[in-house]
Formats: sequence, C-alpha cells, structure tokens
Amino acid sequence: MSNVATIKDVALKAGCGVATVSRVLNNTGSASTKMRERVSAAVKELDFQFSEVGRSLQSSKSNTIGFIVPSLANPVYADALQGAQDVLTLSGYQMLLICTNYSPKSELNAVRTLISKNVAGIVLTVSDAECSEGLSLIRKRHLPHCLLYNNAEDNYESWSVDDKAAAKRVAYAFSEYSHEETGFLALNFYKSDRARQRYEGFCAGCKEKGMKEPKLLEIGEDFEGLTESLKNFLRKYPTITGIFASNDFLALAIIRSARKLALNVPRDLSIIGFDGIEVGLMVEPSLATISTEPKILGAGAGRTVLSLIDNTGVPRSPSADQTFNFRAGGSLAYLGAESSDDGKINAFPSSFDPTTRKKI
Amino acid sequence: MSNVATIKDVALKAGCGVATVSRVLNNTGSASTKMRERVSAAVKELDFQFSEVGRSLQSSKSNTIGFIVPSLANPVYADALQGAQDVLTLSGYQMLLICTNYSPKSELNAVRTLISKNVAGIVLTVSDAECSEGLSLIRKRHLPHCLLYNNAEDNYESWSVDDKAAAKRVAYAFSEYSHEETGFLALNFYKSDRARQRYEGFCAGCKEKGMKEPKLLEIGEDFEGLTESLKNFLRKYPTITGIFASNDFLALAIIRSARKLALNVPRDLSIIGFDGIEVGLMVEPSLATISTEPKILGAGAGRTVLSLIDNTGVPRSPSADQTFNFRAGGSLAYLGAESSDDGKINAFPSSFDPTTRKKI
DNA sequence: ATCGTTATTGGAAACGTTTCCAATTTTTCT
DNA sequence: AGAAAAATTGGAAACGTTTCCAATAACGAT
Repeated sequence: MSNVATIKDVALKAGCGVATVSRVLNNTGSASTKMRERVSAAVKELDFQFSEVGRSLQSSKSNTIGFIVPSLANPVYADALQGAQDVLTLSGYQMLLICTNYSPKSELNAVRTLISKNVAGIVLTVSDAECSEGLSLIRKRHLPHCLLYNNAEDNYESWSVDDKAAAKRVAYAFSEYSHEETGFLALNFYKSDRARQRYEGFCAGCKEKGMKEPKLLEIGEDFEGLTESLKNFLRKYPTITGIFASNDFLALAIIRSARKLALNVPRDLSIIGFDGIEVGLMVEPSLATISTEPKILGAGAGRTVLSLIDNTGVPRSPSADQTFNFRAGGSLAYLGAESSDDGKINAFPSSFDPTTRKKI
Repeated sequence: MSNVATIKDVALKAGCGVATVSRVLNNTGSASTKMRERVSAAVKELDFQFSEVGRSLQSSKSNTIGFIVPSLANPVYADALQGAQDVLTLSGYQMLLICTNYSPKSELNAVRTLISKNVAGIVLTVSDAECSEGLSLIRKRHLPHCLLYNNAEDNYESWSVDDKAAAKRVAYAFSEYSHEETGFLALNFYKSDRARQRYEGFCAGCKEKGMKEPKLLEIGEDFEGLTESLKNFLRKYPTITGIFASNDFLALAIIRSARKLALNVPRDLSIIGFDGIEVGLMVEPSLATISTEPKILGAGAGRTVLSLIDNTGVPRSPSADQTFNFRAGGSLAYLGAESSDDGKINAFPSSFDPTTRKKI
C-alpha cells in the first residue's frame, strides 16, 4: 500500500534511534556531521515528512487556526479570509474553515469541533457577540482568539467595522444630499448584530440631522420577492426618497428591483450600500456606499491570533473612525436633481470626493 | 490551567477503564446500563469531548478534507467552496483550506502540508493539471481526490466546466450576432490551463463560423492599466467589434474601461464574459456570459471525494455539455444595432432566451 | 596515561485514542 | 445446581512524535 514513512523508518534506514532523527530534523540538540548526513540521506530516500498529527498529539499544539464565518458566498467574508490566508501562510499556519450559514446553533458546534481538532487559535464572526455560546466556550477555555466583524468588549481582541459610526455617516450623506425620509433595508435583521447596529447608527444619525426616523424594510432568507416588497414598501411610505441597504449585495438587488418598478436610480430613489465590494465601482450608476477593507480586517485578525499564540505584542486594530470611508457614487443624488443623459450626477459636494480614500 | 478532560479523566470519574468509556461513547461493543449511565454522567460533568488528534493518530484517518484553490477573491472559487462546505458539514467533515495565489510552486507545498495533516482526501484546482507536481504526489500516494475546475484524464475524478466547448459557444454567439472580428482578454494567460483552453475553444469556434482569428489581449497581475491596454489594443485592431473576457470580473472591468474611453457597450463594443457571477445580472447593461454553477461543482467535488473515501459509488459528474449555459445579456448586441434609450437590446434571437437555464 | 568535561547517542515515557485479548461476571439451558 | 454460553470489563499495545535521562564516546588538560 501507500504506506508513508515514519520517523522509525528513517531511523532504521539511517541506523540510529528515532530521538536522533528528531533532533537532526528539528535542529534541536547536537548531532555529528556523519549522523546528519545519514539522516538526510534516509529522509530523501524515503521521501519522509513529519506527521503533523503525531506532532500535535505530543506537543498538544498545532499549526492550524480555526476560522468561523457565516458564509463564503458573501464577498466580504471571502475577502477577509483571503487576507488572513496570506498572513497564515507566511507564518506556516493553515486554515481550518467552518461556515455557519448564519445559524447561531452551528456556531457552538463549530467551536467544539475546532477545539477537538486542537487548533492553536480561532478567528470568528458570530451572529451576536453579546450572547454567543460558542464565544463563551472559547473564552472559558482561554483559547487565543479574535473576533472579526463583531465588536469585542475591552480586553478582548477584535477587528471590525464601527457599524454604528459608519451608519451614522450614511445618514449624514443623505442629509447632505437633502434627503429627509429614508428606509433601511436588511436581510436577516434579527439574526445579525451587525444589521441591528447599522440600523441603530442610522437612526441616530437621522435624528441628529433632524430627518425623519427611517422605516425598516426587512426581507427573509433570500432575495425572492424583493421587488414586490419594495413596491409595497414604497406604496406604504410614498415620500421616501432614499434607502440605506445594509450591504452592497442588497443595494444592487434593490436597484435592480427599483428598475423593474420603472423607478430611476438615483432620480426617483437614491441608494446607499455598505461594504464597498469591488463591483460597486463597475456598475452604472456606481454605488454610493460605505467602503471597508475586508482583506485588511481579515489579515489583522489573523495576525492578532498569531501573536496571541506566541505572546508577541498584538497589532493594534484600527481606531473606530479608520475602519470605513464613505464613498460617493451615482446611486445617490441631490434630492430633486435631474440625472444627465449618462446617468451621472454632475455635482458632488466637494467633501465627498470619491477619489480620496484613507488607507487604514 | 484550562486543562481539558481526556478519556482517562472520564474513566477515573466513572470508575472504569478507558476501554469501556471508548466503547460506550462510540457505541461499539457492549456495556451494561449502569456503566453507560456512569460514563454519560462523567462526560457531562467534565464537559468531555474526544480529541480528534488522538483519534486521528490511532486510526490513521481524519475527518478533514483538504482544499486547494487559487484564491478566495474570485467568487467562483468562493462559491464552489461554499457548495463543498454544505456537503462536508452534512457528513461531519471539516475543510482545511489553502490558497495558492495561482503559484504552481505553492501547490506542491500545499499538498505536502495536507498530507502531513493526514487529510482524508483532497479537492484541488491547479494551475495546469497536465504538469502539476502536487497532483502527481497525490496520485502517487493514492489519496482520494477530485479535481475542481480542471479536467482530469479518464479514471480520475473531476468536476469542471468544459472550457473548450463553452468558449466555442461564445464564438457561436458572436457569430449569431454577426460579429466577425473579436478579441480575447485574459489575465495570467500563461499560468492557467483554463484560460488557454478557453482561448483554444474560442479560436476553434471562430474558425468554424468563418470568423477571423481572435486577437489576444493579455494583462498582467492586476487590472492596473487595463484602460490603457484596451486603448492600444483597439488602436492596433480597430475593426474588432467584440471581446470575450476569460472571466466575468475581467468583463466588468473591460466594460468600465471601454466606458472611460467613451465607447458605448454594446453599441461600439460587445462584451461576453465567463462564469456567470451574480452581479452580472445586476449591472446595466447586463452581462452576456457563460453561466456556470460553481456551487454545484464544488458540492459535486466534495461528494466525490467523500464517496471515494468510504468506497460508495462516486456521483457522476455532469456531462460536458451540461456544465455551462450561454446567457444572453445587454452587453452583446447585433453588430450595427442601435441601443435604445435605456441601453437594452430590443430583439434577442429566440434561441438565446435568458430565462431558460438548464439545471445541471 | 588518567581524569574531568563536553558532545553525541538511544531507550523509554508521554500525548489521547481504539481495539485485541483475556479475565471476570452474568445469563441461559439442561 | 452445574456447566456452557454470552455479556461485560479492563489491561496493554499501537499510532508518530518529542524530550528527559542515562549511557557512551570524544576531547582537553594535567
């Protein structure tokens, strides 16, 4: 069979004990030159490679980091994981990935599984950080961990967007474009602390600017029936002129729905998204949104866990106001402004220069 | 410290041997009712959980499947992984994920790492299946595996798109819309057997339809300078009326670039993409493309590896012509047709009904 | 040459499981 | 009741490592 060589085989072929092989290969302890050569030769000949399982059992540590995210279908998480991958790979760690599909119940299972696999640390995004059983378990076990896209209490680590502040910024933007009555569109509102925080921040911002309280438009699991929902929503609240979608995918979908209802975006309805996914720049009209840096967040969370593991100083995560930027776009127009032929808005307020993007 | 309980602790607390605990918990071998109760009680009290590491070492198998993909930034792979996740989770397997960033060298490293972690099987996308060292190593070790987005020789498993046939289909589409002179846009052409196969199929299709041979427009690592490249390309080949982009992201990017050059898509230049990512439906004009089902492919590859592992019949992968569909869209127009006000093409050939999509 | 250091080596235990096997207990049958 | 059969139980080996510790070999200095 395809029996792979173990350290015993190497020792046998090199004519020495396993301890010696281990020392040579790990460069720990001393060994004579001839011994080193014989071991190297045996390794080459047998194509030997350490079993991480044996190693992990003996040392009770592994070079695997567990990641728990809601879904890979959302480019925000996919990008964040990509950022983390780059960091891990550089440090010789691997990524054990579990998707929870936004189900809090599977969060706990995921954590248990990761623990049983002896991961060295965990990066995770949970549905609701305040009451996540999975997160509690991690903390009870004192596992190195870092939240991603959730905000952590003091003395816990987290890399995330300041949802409240960002949502407030959206309200300011609407206000600056002289919108008064707005809606907030969310998928799975009750399941996600992020959506709730964005709503909260948005409401606060609107209040601050003397706008009306935003109306909530929530849709179920899928995008199915979105057009119908929008129709009813606008019939119920005909004076609404702008909608804040809690993520860019929703924003694009709602634009499409608006179009189906023969509404012109942004003339009849302005839309602002959240996340700043790349395609937002490619569509026409371009998407006004909160731009974030998922890759940077993912990489940061990865680095944080790594340094938690080997007790080096953890990198400091960006201060709240550096986690996002407002990005103007064609989907947001001055209330009452007529769109020009090509759908572009002629005049942005100078403060909303889409070309300036703070790097966090 | 946070010392987790082992089977020994359970045995101690339950007042029995470890063998008994193992038998009870795994439901293998017999055990008296009182024993079962005592063990269960001890487990609950200690919050015991098996160490997968110990298990894996002893049984020399694990419930981890390794995945090797080029990148998570490309939604095609992200979606495929999501599909696989769903399948794995259902069977109690986890995903160990490694991204190669399109570097063949790291493919081999990735395979070695996965082997050392004792994965039960591997799903992988390689740069070039014909000459992948990583793939060779897997096969030498007789590891259950399945290619994803690469075509495999007979008696090896693979779930992928028939790139050649799909690209041919693109040529037919251009022909049907009476385009004669086209270009092929690729990123990393030389690194990817997929891009090459798409080019090959496209050329074959063009030839078959009596069209001119497509001109190759290759760009480097990033999208940077794409607009400039397009400008030069079109200056060099001014009679080109359509461009086939080797993936949807490139297609969207090239549309944006065309727009910057004051070209109207599709009036001045028709674009067809590849992959069928969701946002292609949300942009205006909508993207004509080859639609594929990454999730289904990923799930299929996952199922295949799982059944390879436990020797149940492997699911048969879709036959070549079921792996893709041509999807018409506003970015492809009849040569010479004027676009209407809203950018939509008025008449599609009936055979290109965008609403009919074979499910694979 | 002899002795005290220092460098090199291998045996064995430990990490957390499963499983074989033998020992013990319980059950069943006559 | 006694014996055979069946059920229950625990000890110990094995999986592939690392590391402690003792044993041996090499080396300098007297």
